[in-house]
Amino acid sequence: MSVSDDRRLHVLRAIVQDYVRTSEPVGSKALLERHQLGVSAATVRNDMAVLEEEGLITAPHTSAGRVPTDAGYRLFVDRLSAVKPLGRGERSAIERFLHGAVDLDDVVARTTRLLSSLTHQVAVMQYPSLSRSTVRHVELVPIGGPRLMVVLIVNTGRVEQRVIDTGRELAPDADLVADLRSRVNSVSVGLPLPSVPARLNALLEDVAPEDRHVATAVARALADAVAEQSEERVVLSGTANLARSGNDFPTSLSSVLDALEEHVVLLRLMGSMATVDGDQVAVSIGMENPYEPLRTTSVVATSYGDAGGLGVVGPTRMDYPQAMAAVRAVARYVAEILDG
Amino acid sequence: MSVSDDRRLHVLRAIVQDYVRTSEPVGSKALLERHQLGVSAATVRNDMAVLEEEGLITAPHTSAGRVPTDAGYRLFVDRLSAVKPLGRGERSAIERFLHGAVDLDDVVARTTRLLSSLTHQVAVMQYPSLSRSTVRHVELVPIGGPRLMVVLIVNTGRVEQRVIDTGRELAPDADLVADLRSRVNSVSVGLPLPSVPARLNALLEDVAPEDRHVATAVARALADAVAEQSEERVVLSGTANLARSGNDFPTSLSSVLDALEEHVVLLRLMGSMATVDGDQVAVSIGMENPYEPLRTTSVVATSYGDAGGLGVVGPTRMDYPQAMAAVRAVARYVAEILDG
DNA sequence: TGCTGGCACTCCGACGGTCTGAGTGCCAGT
DNA sequence: ACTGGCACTCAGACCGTCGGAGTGCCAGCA
Repeated sequence: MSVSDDRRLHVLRAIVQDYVRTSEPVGSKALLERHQLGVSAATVRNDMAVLEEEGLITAPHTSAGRVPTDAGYRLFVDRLSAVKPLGRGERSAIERFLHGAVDLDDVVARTTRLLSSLTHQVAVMQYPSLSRSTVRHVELVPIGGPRLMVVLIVNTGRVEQRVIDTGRELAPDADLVADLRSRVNSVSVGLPLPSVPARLNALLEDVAPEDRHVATAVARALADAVAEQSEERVVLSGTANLARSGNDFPTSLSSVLDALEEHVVLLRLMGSMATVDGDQVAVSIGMENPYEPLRTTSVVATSYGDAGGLGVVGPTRMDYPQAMAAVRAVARYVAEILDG
Repeated sequence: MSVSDDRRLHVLRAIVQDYVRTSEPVGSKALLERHQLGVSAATVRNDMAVLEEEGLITAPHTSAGRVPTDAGYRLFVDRLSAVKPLGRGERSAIERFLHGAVDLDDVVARTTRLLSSLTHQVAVMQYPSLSRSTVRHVELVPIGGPRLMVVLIVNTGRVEQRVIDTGRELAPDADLVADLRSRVNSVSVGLPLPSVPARLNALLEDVAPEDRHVATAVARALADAVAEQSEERVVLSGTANLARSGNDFPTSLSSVLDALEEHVVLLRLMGSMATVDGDQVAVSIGMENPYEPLRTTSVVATSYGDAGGLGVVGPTRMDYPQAMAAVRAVARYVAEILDG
């Protein structure tokens, strides 16, 4: 019946909330004290039996309270919780903290710190990825003799440079350089990075044969800059929070730490979770995780400004509403800052 | 008497070695089995009593074996151990692994990984510090309108850039820019970074008053690049090893992890330990550490190529000879690679 | 039909006592 | 100066007991 179905969900929600708070299995009596369910302990017990049947909660042993399963958390996240809005204080703290950043590295460092201290979990952030960024400007600078410095400026603030040897003496004000510069910029500015190499190759067709050698070298340098820096990076903060989170990681603590050092894995994880569109915050709970060593953890992540992913990793016993709110708020601010 | 003094030191050495291996307190009998001391258990017991008197070892409780104290490890490191040379295999592994690096970030990342997996401790490495580096080249690039990009290339391979607004329209081939570029380079190339701002200020005197504004902006940008990036960085690897190292960190694990995230502290630590000259590997044991949360750990560190510090952090129960050998060898290779 | 109070049952974890073995300190003998 | 022997200590393992928390089920009630 719908009414009692409803109550059962209330019970599940109460169990999740209490268990997250106390980290102790929660029994029928304890529930009544903290929540106004309007029914007796016996009824709650019946409900719990059903919830257990359905695989949403489980009892560590005969005479202990219940603990949510991964499926229980999943239901809680999907249907029983609203994202907690952050307090004014928290918002202004985020703003203040992030606005102090002086450069991209600093933004990333501050963001992860902030997120880990807001959530008391491990914070993970992907560097703004080149592959989703666009070209802001390309600069070519003769730096003596046949050498040319190629500088690629990306809209996220990253700068890549290469020095190449063109095999031909170049005057600092050579027409060739000025010409190439304006052509390269006109075909690439505003475009996403991955499309750049193709555009440049197309451009080569139009270059006078005697200049083709120089142009090719430039194109290669830019393609190289794009490719090499697509090796993306990821930054962590707050690993100590894992150790602090009590008995949530009986023995697996070190394997979780190991997993977190596998940046390649984290990148893939961020990548897969950041595909969610818009403001969505993705949550992956326990066994849902594709990567085995993280099967004892939950991941709450989102993408920021189309440039990369960011989120937290923690025990499945996590305050999801709070974590989701923090992740979302921080992602918004970061996107804003990177745009500016 | 000198002979028995000698034997007592043998006993101490044996205790340290066994304890490091097994992480169990070592008793008089166990010692006899593993080491040829040529005396009876009773004699060893007497020696141990003296060692305990001297504060070099201690018994966790009445009827357990002995465990080295910080002072015991100190004596062991100073007088009882030789730095274990690495095996051929290890050396070639180091070489192979580090030579695959593609850029500075990669060198640092690979180095810390390598060191943590060689020693099974947490590896720490300071980025090659700007303050001991020299200027390789300075480039000034007009990028449209009054804006000028200032690029600083450092001999360790780092590149810093700033975009400044000069307040004056600049043609791409402006004489002023070319002139400034050559002047700035001539007074700064090859000099250590910290001396650069002063040189530039001196240079300003010689600039025509009408150009002074632009020159000042450039000088400020460079000074800024030097200063801001003297905010040094540090990279860690292998924190999972801490969790693995058994009961060496009863409760303090999370505070140690916290401490390791305080990069400022690590930098100071590296700084203070890297003052040792030449090939020396510095060891700081337990309570010797200046920073409180690291009083339960030992640090083995050295400097590489005058550019920064590098080392490992682990429990005081550490294989010092092995750690020292690994740190020294890795530091040498890194210095070599950064030079090339 | 769904809720409730009551009751018997289970089982974890704390407590206290016992025992054993490893390890010690000391002493008398060589 | 070293050794064998001996009495002593004590942490940790083992064990049975007990209390309490929590459950499942049932009969009764709205």
